[in-house]
Amino acid sequence: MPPRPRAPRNTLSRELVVDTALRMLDEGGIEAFGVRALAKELGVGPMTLYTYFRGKEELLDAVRGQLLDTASLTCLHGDWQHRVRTICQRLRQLILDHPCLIHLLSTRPPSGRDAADAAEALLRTLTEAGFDEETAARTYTMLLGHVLGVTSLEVQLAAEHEDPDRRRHIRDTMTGLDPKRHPALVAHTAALRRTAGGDAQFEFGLELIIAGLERHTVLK
Amino acid sequence: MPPRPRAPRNTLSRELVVDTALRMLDEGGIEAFGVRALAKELGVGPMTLYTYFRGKEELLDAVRGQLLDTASLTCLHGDWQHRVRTICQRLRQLILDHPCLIHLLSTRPPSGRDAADAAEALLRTLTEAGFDEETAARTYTMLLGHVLGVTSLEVQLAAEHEDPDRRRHIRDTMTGLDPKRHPALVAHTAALRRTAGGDAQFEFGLELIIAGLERHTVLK
DNA sequence: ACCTGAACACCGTTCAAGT
DNA sequence: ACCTGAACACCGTTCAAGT
Repeated sequence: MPPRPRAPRNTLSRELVVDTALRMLDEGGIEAFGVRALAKELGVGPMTLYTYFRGKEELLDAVRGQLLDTASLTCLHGDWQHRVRTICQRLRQLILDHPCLIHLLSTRPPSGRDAADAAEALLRTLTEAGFDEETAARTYTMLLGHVLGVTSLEVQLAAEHEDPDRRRHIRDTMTGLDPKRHPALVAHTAALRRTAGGDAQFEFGLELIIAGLERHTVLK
Repeated sequence: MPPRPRAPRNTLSRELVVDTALRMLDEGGIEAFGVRALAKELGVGPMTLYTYFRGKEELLDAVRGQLLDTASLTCLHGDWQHRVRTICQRLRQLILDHPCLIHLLSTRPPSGRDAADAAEALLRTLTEAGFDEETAARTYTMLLGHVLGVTSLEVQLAAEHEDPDRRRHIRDTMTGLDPKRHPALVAHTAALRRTAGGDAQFEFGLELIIAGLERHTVLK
């Protein structure tokens, strides 16, 4: 990254800082990101950023908020199964597009405000489908945790797949397993590698949950 | 923490270093943990630790491995529903006992080796219950992601609950929601706060998944 | 092998100051 | 208000050296 030419005076703004931070996070990941590096990218001293943000934490919060606000995480047409499916898929896609979100969300959980549109759509959908208040709330929390967890796993596995050192390491540990102690695990090594990650794995889990929810509605 | 009296020569070991690191992580969390602080706690110069570990990352990996190896994440009695339930609950409990695990697991996903006993028990259980290889593998991955995600959310919410500043902040943002734009979310605020976290929330999700799996078996 | 202090190349942030 | 350089109190780690 060439250190940008110094920005002319008064061209900096909260928005520009956040956008640049997001771009750096998308390109280099959370490890490569720092206040100093961001300042250099903007052609500015590190302290300049403190005019717009109280500190690094507040800056990252702003990035997170921007990602969640900009995204369209709603779906209010079709039956409730379709809505739930679509909203969850959109949240997953947002994370796949911006893997830094995992870190930003796991440092501090999404408060109501952050993903308000998704929460609204899900809660309204579930209520209209006939779930009582408490079940709707529980289902919302469960779905959120599920999508974050499964997608997080997916992103990490993809990242490991990139690093040749790690790939070899995983290979070695898997082949080093004792077939006497872990016969089922050894037998499933290929299946695990074959199925891990991807749309199919995500949708498998999602459909399983929807199937469970359907049984809930039938029991009413 | 009083800086321990210098350890007598040759009393240090990989094991002691890992145990002390784990204790510090349990007490102060991942943010308070550092190579220098750990060394001080052991009454030793920071560089001493590099005799036992290549670096911080390898050290944290060892802590993670110890936690997962020591824990009993198996259950091979009762019907498959009971086994799945028990294994998932044990993994959750391990994370609740050692919240640092979330960070240790989200930096790098559990490879086969790490939670081999849990994987073995789950895969064997699912296979014996009649699921084919691919479905068993997918279910394993899905359950792992689910437990990690939901429990991670739970731990974070609990942590936020501790911090009075954050509590007030959440309160403010929730009450600041526009009832026109987010009527369902506003209506569910109380239910969300009432149900969030705890055994009940976790088991709600788990039973939902098990119900979905049962439908899978019925369809066969 | 085990352990050391000094030093290096970084962090995020405080401070006093300049426009 | 916007922006600055110098400095502070930290990091994890390399290095050359000591037992």
